[in-house]
Amino acid sequence: MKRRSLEDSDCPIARSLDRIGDWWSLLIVRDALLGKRRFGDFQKSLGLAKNILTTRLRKLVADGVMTLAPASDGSSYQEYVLTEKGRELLVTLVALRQWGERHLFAPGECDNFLVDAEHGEKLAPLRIAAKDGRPLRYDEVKLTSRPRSTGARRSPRKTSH
Amino acid sequence: MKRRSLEDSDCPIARSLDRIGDWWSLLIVRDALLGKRRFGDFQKSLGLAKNILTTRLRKLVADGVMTLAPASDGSSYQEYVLTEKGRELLVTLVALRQWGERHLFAPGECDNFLVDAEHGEKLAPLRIAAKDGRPLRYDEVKLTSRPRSTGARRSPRKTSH
DNA sequence: CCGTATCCATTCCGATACTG
DNA sequence: CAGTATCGGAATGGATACGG
Repeated sequence: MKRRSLEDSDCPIARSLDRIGDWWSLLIVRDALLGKRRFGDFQKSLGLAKNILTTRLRKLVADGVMTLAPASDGSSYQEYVLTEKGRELLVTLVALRQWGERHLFAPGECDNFLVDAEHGEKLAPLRIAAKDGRPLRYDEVKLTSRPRSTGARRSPRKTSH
Repeated sequence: MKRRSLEDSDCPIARSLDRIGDWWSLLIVRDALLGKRRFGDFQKSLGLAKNILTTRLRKLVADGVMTLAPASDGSSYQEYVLTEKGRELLVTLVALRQWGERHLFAPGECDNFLVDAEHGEKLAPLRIAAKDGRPLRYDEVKLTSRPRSTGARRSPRKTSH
């Protein structure tokens, strides 16, 4: 059985992971958010084999996370730039980064930070909040599933988590 | 060359991905946050082979994301429960989920949501904010790296992204 | 019910060589 | 510089059988 029964999972988390849950893709997006655009930039930065980078970039483009654009300098090559969809992964990356800073580094060990460009201060920690803005703890969050919209069109499904 | 030169990467994102960047781990954490604790629960829910689940759970425990606890019911088995470190992955999961809901589902297709347990309303979208709370767009965020703390102890490094 | 051990197929990845 | 082509080794994943 193939592992990718998940690309159409009902769970948005699973679907997201199907797109960018692999090891390299998020790092490519990270670099792209920091301004990298060229094949060679990604390759040097990540140190991965070129053929793999090729397949990853292709998948990101196919999934609408990046687009090919004409080179910004004179050169005749193309550049890989994030789409709006891709740029919105920044939230996920910030979440990963903040978790890592908090739990995967010794105090004072981490020497690089995401900052507010204007004031140069570290970002505020991401907060999970209710609609009205009230912060929520993990145990104040629940999963609900709305019954499948219109009559019995599809075969029954389990809830998706 | 092995791919895991990243477990000690200077970049918190890379380190985080080294711990939970694999495909199954985050889904296990997801289920755990929703209350699942037993080996069999995870296995049924995720539909993965038992040996793989074993290795994943072991790694999560080794990394301090989960702990083994005595069974809450009478049984003699152990249960896997999240540590505080593990629970804090909720933010990352919410980020992935919101991205997926926004970009990977047709309008109205997604039928399950994370809600505020008290009022049953969808969570507010996560916002990236400066220290003072001001919301930031992706291009108002910058990476800085502080020079390595004390004198030239280590060999020079590139900035880590 | 909770795993461990084994086997096999597939995939992934890195290295290298090659093209425009 | 920006890829493509190919190769071999390693890791991954699923199925199954087995043991506590």
